[in-house]
Amino acid sequence: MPGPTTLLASSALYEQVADRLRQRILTRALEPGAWIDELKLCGELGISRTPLREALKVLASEGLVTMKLRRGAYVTEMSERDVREAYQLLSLLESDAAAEVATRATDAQLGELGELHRALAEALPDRDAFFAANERFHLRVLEIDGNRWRLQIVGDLRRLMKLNRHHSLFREGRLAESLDEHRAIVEALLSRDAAACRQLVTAHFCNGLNATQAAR
Amino acid sequence: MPGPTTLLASSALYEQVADRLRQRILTRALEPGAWIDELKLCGELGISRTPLREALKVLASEGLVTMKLRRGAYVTEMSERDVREAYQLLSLLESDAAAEVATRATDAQLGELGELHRALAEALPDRDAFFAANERFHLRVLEIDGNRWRLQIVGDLRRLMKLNRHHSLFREGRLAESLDEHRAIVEALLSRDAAACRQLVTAHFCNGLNATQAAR
DNA sequence: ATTCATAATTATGAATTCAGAATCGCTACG
DNA sequence: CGTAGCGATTCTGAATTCATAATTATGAAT
Repeated sequence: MPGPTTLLASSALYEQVADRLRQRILTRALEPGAWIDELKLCGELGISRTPLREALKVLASEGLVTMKLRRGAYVTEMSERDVREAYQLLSLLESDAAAEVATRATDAQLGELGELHRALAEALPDRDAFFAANERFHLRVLEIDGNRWRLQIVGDLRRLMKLNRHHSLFREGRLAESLDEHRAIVEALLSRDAAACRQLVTAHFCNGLNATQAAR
Repeated sequence: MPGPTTLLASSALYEQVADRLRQRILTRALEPGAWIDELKLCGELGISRTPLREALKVLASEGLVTMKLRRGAYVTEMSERDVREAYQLLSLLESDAAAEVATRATDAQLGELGELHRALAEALPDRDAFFAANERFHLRVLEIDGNRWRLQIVGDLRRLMKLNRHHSLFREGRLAESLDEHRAIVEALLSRDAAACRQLVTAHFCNGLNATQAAR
């Protein structure tokens, strides 16, 4: 069947395939530890093995899948230690970004972060909405910082964290706590207190890690 | 010619190709900005396009090459800003690692770092030897810290830095300064003063960046 | 002479084919 | 009954082939 839906592809096929694979992995349609059946996936995606295998190489360097010579690829399993180490780096990178933003953001940008915080508060009873708003806030801080490498690394690490089943299992009341911590962070940002920002974000992450660990 | 040197490959061909491409890029056999001629490279490496293209995908996610749809791949050019941002992250990640090591390394491990510092001092008149010893020292700190994600990220960032022509162009006397800073860092490590470690390594990197910028 | 249109060439993207390793299942033997 | 050896099958790794977009070269018209 050598004639797919060719109509002017805007991105490379292997990129599209990589995106769809990431989705399947993060939604656990493909579970950690599961071997990837190339032929089956090719059939489901309607492509040949070449772009699929290229996409797998990309996901492998992101850490989402692991390749074994002559055995193929499987979805990466994050050990307890892997999660802790990734979390430590996220804490470090994001607290530093917040400190940078406190120092260098424009007033308009700080105002925008205040808006995002407000949205976070309004999302509160809804768990999923809260997580989404939370992610938008953290992402926006990184975007304002503007360090492209940090943005990419944090993106990769956050994605990796989602391989962990318990990444969003917070104990009761953690969401309200988290919102409180965010409020303190926003205040420190608005008063341009970089040191306080760094400290508060670090603490925020530390609490987050403890909360997920407590949920096991 | 369907019979290469098959004798029991220990790693995937695309990995070997990626290694050789990294070499060529870092030695500037392939210069930043240069387009990669797939057929030509395949000829030189004695392989087909498939493993080469897989290797290019890996290098692209490391940032060493950039892929343009329907145009192919070229060696990434690091802007002034890219270099500065990568350097900031290296500073952050390595200073934090040093602080961790000061807190948690065994006495034997700290002793080992003392040894590596001694080797650094002995390398001193020789520029290349000094850089090599310097890299061994920094790498060992990361290995002792033991955070696999940090090790990988710092490795990627350091490689990226080497795309910059001026990454090792220090002004006269910078090497001796650098050695001095290292001595202070080792002292802080041995006295297990994490805060001092963080501060000294940060300053060490800051001086390094200024030195390279001054060399332009 | 310069520039625009069009044909020829080249190179990339993706599918297909081929070679060989790993796995599965059967049988035979302890 | 379990296990070791051997053959068939399946799957991965890599080369090759095919389709098509991009580039270059050619030539005509202003």
